[in-house]
Amino acid sequence: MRMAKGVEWALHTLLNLDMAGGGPVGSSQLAQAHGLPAPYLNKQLQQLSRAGLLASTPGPRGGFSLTRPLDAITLLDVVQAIEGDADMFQCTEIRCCGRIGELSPRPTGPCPVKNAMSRAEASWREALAAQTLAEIKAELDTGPVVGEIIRAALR
Amino acid sequence: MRMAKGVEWALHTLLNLDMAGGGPVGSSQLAQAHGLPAPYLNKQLQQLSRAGLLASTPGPRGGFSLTRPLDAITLLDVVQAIEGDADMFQCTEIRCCGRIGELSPRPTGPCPVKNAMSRAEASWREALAAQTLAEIKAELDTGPVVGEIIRAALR
DNA sequence: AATATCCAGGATATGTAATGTCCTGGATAG
DNA sequence: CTATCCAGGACATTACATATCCTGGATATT
Repeated sequence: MRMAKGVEWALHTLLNLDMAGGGPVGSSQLAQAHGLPAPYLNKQLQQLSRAGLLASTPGPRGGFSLTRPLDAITLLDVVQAIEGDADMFQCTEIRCCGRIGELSPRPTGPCPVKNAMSRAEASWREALAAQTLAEIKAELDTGPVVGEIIRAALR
Repeated sequence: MRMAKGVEWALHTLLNLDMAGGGPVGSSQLAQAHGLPAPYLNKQLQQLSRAGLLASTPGPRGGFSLTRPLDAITLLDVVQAIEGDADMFQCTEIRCCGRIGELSPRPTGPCPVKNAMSRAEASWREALAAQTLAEIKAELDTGPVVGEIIRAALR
């Protein structure tokens, strides 16, 4: 149950794009910034684009840019864009299989085991939705010197 | 980011063991109860055993039995026994790689991105720890008829 | 004591999803 | 017209969950 690395890549990339100042930045520059494989990062950026978090500009001087400020992007937005919105606990209804499934009457309501796991996942998603990228940015060092370094690294 | 099926298997199996009445039940019987592959379920049961949730009895008439009542087993206990206790978001410190890593001074504190994801995971684990198997059992139909069926299926 | 039954655990496939690469096509600035 | 960039499909690689098998140890029964 490991989360895709793409989530980490996307979060740092979105933060970098905010530092970049608004103009489009190419996927190669964004990949070089953290030593990531450019073609694969590009696929993650496409997913962020489809999710509406990024806008893509084709052609020379093109690239990706944020569509809204960091305080309007939650961790849940990014996780769902990269990982999708499928539950991590997937009920396969084993209660209906095997001897118990054959001997018991078909259950009526939803599976209580599934319900319990879903409640816990809901807490996780709420916590993800409660944190914005702006709050994360505030926690990391964003002095003027660092800002200039990041802009230089994205050149 | 899909959870292992073993978690679902373990949860239903623990509930079945409670219905069985205390005596050891063989892994073959537990597997047949839900049509699961016996050798692989056995491995999951070994993990539950190592985690202290189950006791195993070798020899004829042996098998697995609960070590404590369902109200002393939380969802977190089961998830950690099967999945381990590694975080789902694994920080690979990409902030230290690539151009940004080379141009920036080495960061001092822990990664804020990692911190934010960890906070959300903590909410999930708290929610898992707040639900016991006894509460799940209360949600499913455990009339005397169903109880007898399950005991018969485990024979 | 001998035997049958059960778990423990290592070694080894198999399948599936994440990861990574490549290529073609379309859009756009210069 | 050309160079640069994204879009997206196809494919290779890797990692991990899933599944199977086999040997050994423990124990109840005969």
